[in-house]
Amino acid sequence: MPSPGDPDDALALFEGFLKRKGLKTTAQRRTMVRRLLERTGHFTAVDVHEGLKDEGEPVSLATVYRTLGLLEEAGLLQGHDFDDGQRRYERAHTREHHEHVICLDCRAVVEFQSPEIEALQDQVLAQHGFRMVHHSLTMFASCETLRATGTCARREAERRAGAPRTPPRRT
Amino acid sequence: MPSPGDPDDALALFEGFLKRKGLKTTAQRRTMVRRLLERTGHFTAVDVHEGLKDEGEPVSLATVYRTLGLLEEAGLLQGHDFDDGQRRYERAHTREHHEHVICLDCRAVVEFQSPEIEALQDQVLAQHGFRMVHHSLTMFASCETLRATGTCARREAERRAGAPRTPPRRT
DNA sequence: ATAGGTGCAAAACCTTTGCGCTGAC
DNA sequence: GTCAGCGCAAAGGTTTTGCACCTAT
Repeated sequence: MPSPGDPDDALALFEGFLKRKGLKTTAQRRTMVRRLLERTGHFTAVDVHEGLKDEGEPVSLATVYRTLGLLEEAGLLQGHDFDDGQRRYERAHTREHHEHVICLDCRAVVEFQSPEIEALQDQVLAQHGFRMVHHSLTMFASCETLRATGTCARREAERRAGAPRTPPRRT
Repeated sequence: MPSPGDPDDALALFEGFLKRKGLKTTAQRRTMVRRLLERTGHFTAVDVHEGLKDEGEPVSLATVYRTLGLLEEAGLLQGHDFDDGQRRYERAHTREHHEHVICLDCRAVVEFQSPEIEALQDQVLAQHGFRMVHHSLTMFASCETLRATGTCARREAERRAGAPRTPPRRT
C-alpha cells in the first residue's frame, strides 16, 4: 500500500487527493512533491522557493504558498509554528511523530520522540471527549540552561546538519 | 509573598522587573497591567489596543506591542501561537498550566489541564539532558470529529464566554 | 471548451522601528 | 538634565489575492 514516506507513492497519493477535490495535476505541483519529499529538516515557503530556483525548476512564490497549503491538507507535509514569525514545514510520516525543542538563543531545533507522551496525549484528550486530528508540542529552552546541563542545543543541531537554521530575530 | 495572580501584586512584580532592567514605570504600563490582569481568556495585541480605547484609556498600538513583550518577559503573560497568524496572550500563573485544543473549523479554544502530561514532559526532556523553560502543547481537532463524539468545541467555548474568538481565516 | 492554475504585482496583515516630543527618575 | 517611552507614521516581513494569460482534463 502507498505510504507518504516513499517519494513515488507520495506523488500518487497527492494526485489522488487532487482528483478527489476536482483539482489538477500540474508540472509545478509534481515538481514540488518530488523536491520536497527528498528534503530533510524544516523549511519555510521562501526556502522552498529559492531552493527550486537554484535547482533550475523555479516556481513562483505565490504558487509555493498555495501548494504548501495543499500538501499540508493532503497530509504529506506537517506545518509548525516556532514563534519566529514564519511557518515551517517538514515531511509528514517520514518517521515516528516527534516533538521539538527550540533553543531560545540560537533558534536551533532539536527533535525527539516519546511514545509515552504520544499515548498520554491521546488518552487524556479522549477522556475529555475529543478525538485528536494532530498536535504540536514545542518546548523552549535556553542555551544557558542547556550549557549548565552539559548539552547544548546548538551543538546537538550542528551534529545533525541539514536542518535550516535562523538567527534569533529579537534581543 | 507576591503572586502574579493577584492584580495588586502583579503591578509590584512588574515594577520590580522594570527597575531591575533600568526601565521606567509609566502610566501606560500601569494601565496595561491593571487592565490585562482583570481579563480572562486569550487576546491579541489588537484586542488589547481596541479594548483600552473603548474603555477610555487609549494606548498606542506600538506601545501595546512593546508592553506585551515586556509583560511576557516579566512572566506576567504567557504567549501562544495558534497558527492563525496572530500572537495571542493570556495571564500567566492564574491557574495551573493548561494545554489547548483548537477547533480547526471555528477556531474556538478549549483548555484542559493534565498534570500527567506535564510530569511526563519534564521527565522525558530531562532524560535527553534538557531543562525546560516553557512549552506549548496545542492539539487541533475538527468540529466534525467533535460532533461525532458528542462534544463540540464551539459549544464548550460558548459555555465559558469571555474568551475572544476569531472567525476562521481560510477555507 | 471549461474550469482551475500560474506568475506577477499589488494588497493585506501583523509587527517593528525611526523620530521628535514628553515625562520619569 | 538625561535617558527612556510615547504616539505617529513609515517600514519590514510574511502571506494572500486580483487579474490576464495558460493548460490539464
